[in-house]
Amino acid sequence: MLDRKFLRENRELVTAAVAAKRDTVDVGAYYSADGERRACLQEFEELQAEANRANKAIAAGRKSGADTGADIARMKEISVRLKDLRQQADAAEAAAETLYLRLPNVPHASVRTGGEQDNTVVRTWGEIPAPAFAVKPHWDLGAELGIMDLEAAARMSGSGFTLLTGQGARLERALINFMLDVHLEQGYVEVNAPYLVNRDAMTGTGQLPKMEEDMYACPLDGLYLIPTAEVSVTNMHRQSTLDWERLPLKYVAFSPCFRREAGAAGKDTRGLLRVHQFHKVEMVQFVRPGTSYETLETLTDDAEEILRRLGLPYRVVALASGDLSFAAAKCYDLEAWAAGVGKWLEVSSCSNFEDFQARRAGIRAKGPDGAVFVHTLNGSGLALPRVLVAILENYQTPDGRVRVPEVLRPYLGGLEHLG
RNA sequence: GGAGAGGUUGCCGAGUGGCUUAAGGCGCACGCCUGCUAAGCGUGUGUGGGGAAACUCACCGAGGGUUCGAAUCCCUCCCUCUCCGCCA
Repeated sequence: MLDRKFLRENRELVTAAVAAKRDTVDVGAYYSADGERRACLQEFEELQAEANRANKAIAAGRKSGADTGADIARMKEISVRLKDLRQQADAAEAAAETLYLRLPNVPHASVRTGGEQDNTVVRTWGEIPAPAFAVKPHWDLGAELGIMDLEAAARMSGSGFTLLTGQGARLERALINFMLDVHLEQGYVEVNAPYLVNRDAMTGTGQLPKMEEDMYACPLDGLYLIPTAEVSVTNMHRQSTLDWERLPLKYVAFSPCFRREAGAAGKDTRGLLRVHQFHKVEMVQFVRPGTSYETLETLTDDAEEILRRLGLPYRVVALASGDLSFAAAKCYDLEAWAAGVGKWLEVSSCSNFEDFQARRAGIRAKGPDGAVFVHTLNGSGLALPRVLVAILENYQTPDGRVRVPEVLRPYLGGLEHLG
């Protein structure tokens, strides 16, 4: 979330930012709720101060043995009014808070204002393959090779779930290990964090309250399944003060990700393109404010490194304001080319949240100018299903097999071909 | 799941209804002193909210309650530790 004082002093900017993000939250309602909140608070606090003074008078009177009857009667009267004012103030606070949590982050100045069509390709790497044979989409190829059984997955869980078998399952595991190893080389610390988290954690990173419908939940326990390891890794340090000298902290985590994809029905639904449960390797960094935009570039490059080593052609897309997520100030998507479906597939999102998440989650560091909120960033490195798609489709051979990228062979016992 | 013990402002830790604006210690910062990184002395040192400011309010795991008044009494819940049970 944004600083309350910043909000108060930058009403126009915030209103414009919400519009640029295509967010539907009622900004005006927030401002009037906040005004109401402050008015109520002031009234309540004045009376509270009076009660505190009266209380001291009673204490002093008792000590000296004076008659406190009149003071107590007065306290009684104040106490009744106080209860009333507190209720009012609590209600006003809650109303303002609800809207406060729904206000999105403000896009960085370098972000283009506009919708998805205004996203811009920043750079492209590799050659788009032009095979001389008809490349099969991964859903056909996967079934033929016996490494994928989507029908079986649908029978037990419904559409949008995957089942990898044999070399398919092994290939994914190889990719996970490969990705983790590369990020370890890059200086990240590997962590294994919970896949179920509470409401506070989800609110801390900004998934809640806005994305409630997109999340799987266990209502009996008040827990949610993480849509990305970003949630658990960022919340590692919630409500704590980090050591300034040890920043930046760089973490990498492998985790399953659970997404209801409400409202996305009918879009990219075939095969592995959009699924309710998938695996992902995620990088998260906690950095000093002022360094986060340099870090966004290096973090993005750390993710690109995976694609380069795998030999997958990709492009880097700078998202326009309307395509940015709720909490992000700036974001690059990495898109890998998939020859079978003939599309660029989003395999990573690298975002800078500035202090938006840190303020929500209470993550500080004591710098030279006192305690400040750190900046948080994260990026996929990478999401598995679509990388699997790109490999199956780009590395296809005319005889219907798949060549294994060199860097993965050590992870597969030297295997050179699938099938 | 059962029994017990706990959760206090960075850490340790005092504190069973008003004299707590939470003692004291440690750590940390600044200064003093000392002829040289020790000892000693002094001062300061949490977070959040409101206010232009002076200043003020809240926060003792969370939420309710009792009371004129709650860190302190009562209830519910959460977490940690020990033991037992169950279990991948």
